[in-house]
Amino acid sequence: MTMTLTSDTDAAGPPIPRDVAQQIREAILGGEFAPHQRLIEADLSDRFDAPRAAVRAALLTLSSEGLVERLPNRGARVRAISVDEAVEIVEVRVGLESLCARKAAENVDDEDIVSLRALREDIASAIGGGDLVAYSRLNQDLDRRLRDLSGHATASQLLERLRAQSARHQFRLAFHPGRAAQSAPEHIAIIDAVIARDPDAAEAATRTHLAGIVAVLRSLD
Amino acid sequence: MTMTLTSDTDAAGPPIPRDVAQQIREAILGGEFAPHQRLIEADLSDRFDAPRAAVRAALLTLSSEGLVERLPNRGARVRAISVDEAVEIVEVRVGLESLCARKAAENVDDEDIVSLRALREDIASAIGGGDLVAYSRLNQDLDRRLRDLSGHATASQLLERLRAQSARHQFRLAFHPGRAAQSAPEHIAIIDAVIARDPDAAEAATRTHLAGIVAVLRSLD
DNA sequence: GGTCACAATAGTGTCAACGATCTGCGCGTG
DNA sequence: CACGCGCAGATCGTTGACACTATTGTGACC
Repeated sequence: MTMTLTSDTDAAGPPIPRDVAQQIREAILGGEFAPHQRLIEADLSDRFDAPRAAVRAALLTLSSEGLVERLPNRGARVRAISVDEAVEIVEVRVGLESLCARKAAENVDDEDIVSLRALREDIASAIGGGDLVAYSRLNQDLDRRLRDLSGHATASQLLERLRAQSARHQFRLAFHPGRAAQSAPEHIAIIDAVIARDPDAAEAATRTHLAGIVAVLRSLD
Repeated sequence: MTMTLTSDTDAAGPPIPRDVAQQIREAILGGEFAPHQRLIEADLSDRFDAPRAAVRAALLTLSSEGLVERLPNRGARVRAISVDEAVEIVEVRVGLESLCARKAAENVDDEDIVSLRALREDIASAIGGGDLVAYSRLNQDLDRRLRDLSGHATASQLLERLRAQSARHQFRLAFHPGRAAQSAPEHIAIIDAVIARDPDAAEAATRTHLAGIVAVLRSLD
């Protein structure tokens, strides 16, 4: 794991010493650190070429974000999100995302609508082509787009945090047989409602969509 | 921790060195630290008789909780929540608390109902007696009670965090003229819905209540 | 052969001192 | 008299060493 580009002593170094927390976050989300894997300060310090105190601070931050858990005197490890928790997270997302969708529908300007139409096409063609990876990525784009359009900083921030926590489950869900075929029209419906500047429809479509996710998650385990 | 019985000669030290973060949190919520007040590590370290590293860790935690903000190289200060932000927070609470109220109505057992009835009486008498401070505290009790009853850890945690952030505004709201007279019946309605084990009514009552809060907040500034 | 005390190891938690960075203020200059 | 410059104080951020706790392995003893 300590692959390292081998001692960045030679010139390389971290060009922009990105925040350690962000690097660890990416490693967790990217699957490099598995659930329950221990995160040893010295190792991380070595790997990211950051002082141990910085690693420590990062772990503290990630801990209160819910991405890692800290066992007293025994260090930190990647937090594993159970299916029950994943369901809870989606239940919370219902409230937050429907709020964002509503606000987004109230806020869109003509320019936004153009780009939403493009996104709609991309989704349709990803589904048509059976490209689940692309579709999964587009879903993420859509979610973020709605968050941005909503202009709701508080909800956005919480959603971003929740998304990180349940990233693993979302990924898994994306490849559930028949899942894409069901969720794609729901996503389209959300986009259409926002394009139509219909807050009620946008909220309703979002609720429907997430209810579907809850159902599938429950059936999974 | 290192403190053994002996070295604590001057008896004054914290008998139980409660988590520094918790102490700072209480100080902020208790109004001892005002918004925008600088929180200097050395001072806190001195005040709470904790090593600076512990204070530092606490500030980091509180920062990602949104209670304090950290300015790079310039330390931390108590974060001020604008009215706009307070509105956003309540908007988010709509989704979360209505979810909790719904779940609470689904979960209550007979014992819970007894204590809810008692709470209902307390609220009624606080209002009858014009005791706004008691009423404000009871509101908080009710909110927490519903969170607990919901059994929804994710929503509860987020709500707790949001409550801390907007504590100052909530407090201010409690003394808004005529506010209690309006909100008390709304609270009673929520309790009644939960007692009646009617999830839909509980959710609706919660939405109504919070919508009222949003309206007042908007009118405030 | 199984179990307990005990020592070795791994890793976190704590600390004091040092270096870096920002702020405010006095001083010189145009 | 206004404005920029630089020094001094305050405070954060970092470092390396050390103390403390949990875990694992080992050997004696039952």
